[in-house]
Amino acid sequence: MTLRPLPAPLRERLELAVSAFAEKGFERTRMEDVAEVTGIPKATLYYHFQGKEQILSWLLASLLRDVADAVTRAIAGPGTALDRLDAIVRAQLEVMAARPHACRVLLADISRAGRIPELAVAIGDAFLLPVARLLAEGRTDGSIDSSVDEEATSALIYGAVTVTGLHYLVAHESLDAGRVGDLVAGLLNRGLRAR
Amino acid sequence: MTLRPLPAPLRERLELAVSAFAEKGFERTRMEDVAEVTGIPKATLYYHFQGKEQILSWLLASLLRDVADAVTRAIAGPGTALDRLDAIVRAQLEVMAARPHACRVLLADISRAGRIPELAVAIGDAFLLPVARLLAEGRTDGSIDSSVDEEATSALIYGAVTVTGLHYLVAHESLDAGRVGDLVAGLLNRGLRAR
DNA sequence: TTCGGGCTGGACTTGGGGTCTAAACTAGGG
DNA sequence: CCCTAGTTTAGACCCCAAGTCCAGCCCGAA
Repeated sequence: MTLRPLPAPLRERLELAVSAFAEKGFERTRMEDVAEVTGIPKATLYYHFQGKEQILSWLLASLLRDVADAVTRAIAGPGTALDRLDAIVRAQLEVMAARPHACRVLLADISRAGRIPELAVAIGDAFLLPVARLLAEGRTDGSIDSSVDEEATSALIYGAVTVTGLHYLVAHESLDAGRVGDLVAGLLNRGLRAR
Repeated sequence: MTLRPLPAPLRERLELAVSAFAEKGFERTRMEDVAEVTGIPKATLYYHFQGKEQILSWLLASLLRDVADAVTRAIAGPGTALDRLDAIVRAQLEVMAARPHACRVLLADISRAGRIPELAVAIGDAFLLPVARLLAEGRTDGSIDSSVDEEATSALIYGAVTVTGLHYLVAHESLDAGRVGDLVAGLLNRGLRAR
């Protein structure tokens, strides 16, 4: 990502760039804007990063680390695979509620994510793979219907959670992770559990 | 959208720009590339459109018209609301399978869609609103669980269908609308039907 | 044949991403 | 205290691609 490790003070101030991207959109945000809002001069930014896109992907990677952590914790919890899937959904929504700007930017820029291999991989590692594994586990422990297809279903869950959360972030500028979590997790639970 | 109505021959050739956008991404595609691949000279493009973004939104609007039509047809079909929801899901996946490039571009550029009001509205009209209405209908006719929230659920369905379809388009470069439709529609059906 | 509108080539402007340089400013090691 | 290596920064600069302009072309209608 970055060649040199990024000094802590810079790391924090860079986070301010997220809201700029979220507000005006990535391409409408000039490097000078980033410099201004973070207080980090342009030349310094270019000293640490290869370009604007890399700054974006650094920021998004940090969000994905949060998601991955939350998902990992949820998976490590108690209960059947289906229970833990429930927990994953809620965990992801909580991260979204906690970092709305970053989420909007991430979702808004899947395109770039698709073209930046590291990010595609990060999404996979943070969500799709763990969920796919959990689905397989659920078929074994009997909590999840044996006919589910891991690949399609993990993508489906990701889409359902993500787009629903995003919808509230965009349309209402607020996301009640508890309430939306009940709705989404409930529907998925009924759709997935063993019959 | 366009000030002047766009002549038919141009309309067809413009469609070729979609694959360019899908391959290289929107911002990496120069106007000259668009001119080259469509055979429409740059000056002519600017004669008809206000800019690159407007060309994109024109193309996406045409896709959304297809989606809206397919959804409308599915809704007009026979059966309970739940049955027709099933049909909507399959219809959307068929459109995605039929126009993979356009879909990838559309999904890739939700950000822009979010910032181009007409597109946000078009997505809402093409999918979210009809589905929300159908959900309400389903609660009335007793085929859909009475506790579903229309707003959250229509977003959820949109996300589930769309992201699953996109996943196959991106990861496998092909989408078997029938098979994926069975999976997605099945899960949603079990998740939504009255208990 | 002339008029008017769609169309086009090609030169031009401009904005912003990215580069370069050279001068500070550190921090550690001797 | 100085030397060196790594940071940080201002400011000038380059360059590409979006978008503008305009003169002229083509063609159908009057």
